[in-house]
Amino acid sequence: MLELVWENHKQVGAYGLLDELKREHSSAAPPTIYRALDFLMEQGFVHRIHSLNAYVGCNDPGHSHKGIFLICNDCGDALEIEDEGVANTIDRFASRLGFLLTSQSVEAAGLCPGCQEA
Amino acid sequence: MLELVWENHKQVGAYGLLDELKREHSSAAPPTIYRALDFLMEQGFVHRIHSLNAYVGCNDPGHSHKGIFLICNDCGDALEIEDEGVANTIDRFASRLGFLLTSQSVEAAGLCPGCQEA
DNA sequence: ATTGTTATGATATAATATAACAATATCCGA
DNA sequence: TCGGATATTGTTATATTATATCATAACAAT
Repeated sequence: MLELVWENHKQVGAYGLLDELKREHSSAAPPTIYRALDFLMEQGFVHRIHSLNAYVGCNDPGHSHKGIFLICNDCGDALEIEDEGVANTIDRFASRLGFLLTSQSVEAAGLCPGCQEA
Repeated sequence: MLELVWENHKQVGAYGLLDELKREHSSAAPPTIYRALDFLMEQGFVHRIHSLNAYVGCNDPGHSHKGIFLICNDCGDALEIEDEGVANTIDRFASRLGFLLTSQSVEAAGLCPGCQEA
């Protein structure tokens, strides 16, 4: 259904998606979007960027889901890095402290190479 | 002014704080809280937990601000870990890719030791 | 005294997310 | 096939989080 919207790797707000969706499916309402996002996140097609309350498509649904996001404050591009190292470090801290983890979120923001010139 | 509210290390929503503040200072409104939070965050007395849209006090304003948060989904406790390793890893990735970082957010959620028993 | 600057006060509204319930579809056994 | 349970989708309303905007206060500099 919504997979068409995932064809850029910018982050998008839920209500931005809603507007796009309304153009072809005018009855769309917030729950429509959030249900779709929940589903796509479960399947791994989409990640959530907590620090922006936004969402970003993921090319490789099969991957580890322990990535790092580098987000450009200017153009909104979200670069997903696959790296187990950070995730493992966090896991080690957690288990040393007796913490049982269920999710991780590693996000960093700044300016991408392209936007630094401006 | 608000430092009294920072005496637990649970995370708190902005509107929870607002309610507390209203009890003694009834004219408080959302901007009051957000201005106070912005100030306290600049000074390093408070951190924001992006994945919960909540805030948490920080004991040590002088520290590096590159900590990791372990958040308990049950009791809301937020444990701040000082570790440069993860931050440095992220910095390395960023500079290899030409990304100029301005902020980092490393958060993990799960159950703290106490809450696992329930 | 007048202006400028910075902080605070107050109202309204934007942006994000979920609750609650109605309508419809889907499946399955009698 | 029909009835009825269950699940999915649609719709309205509302909760939650955050900011914009405009007004006023306080106080320093000219």
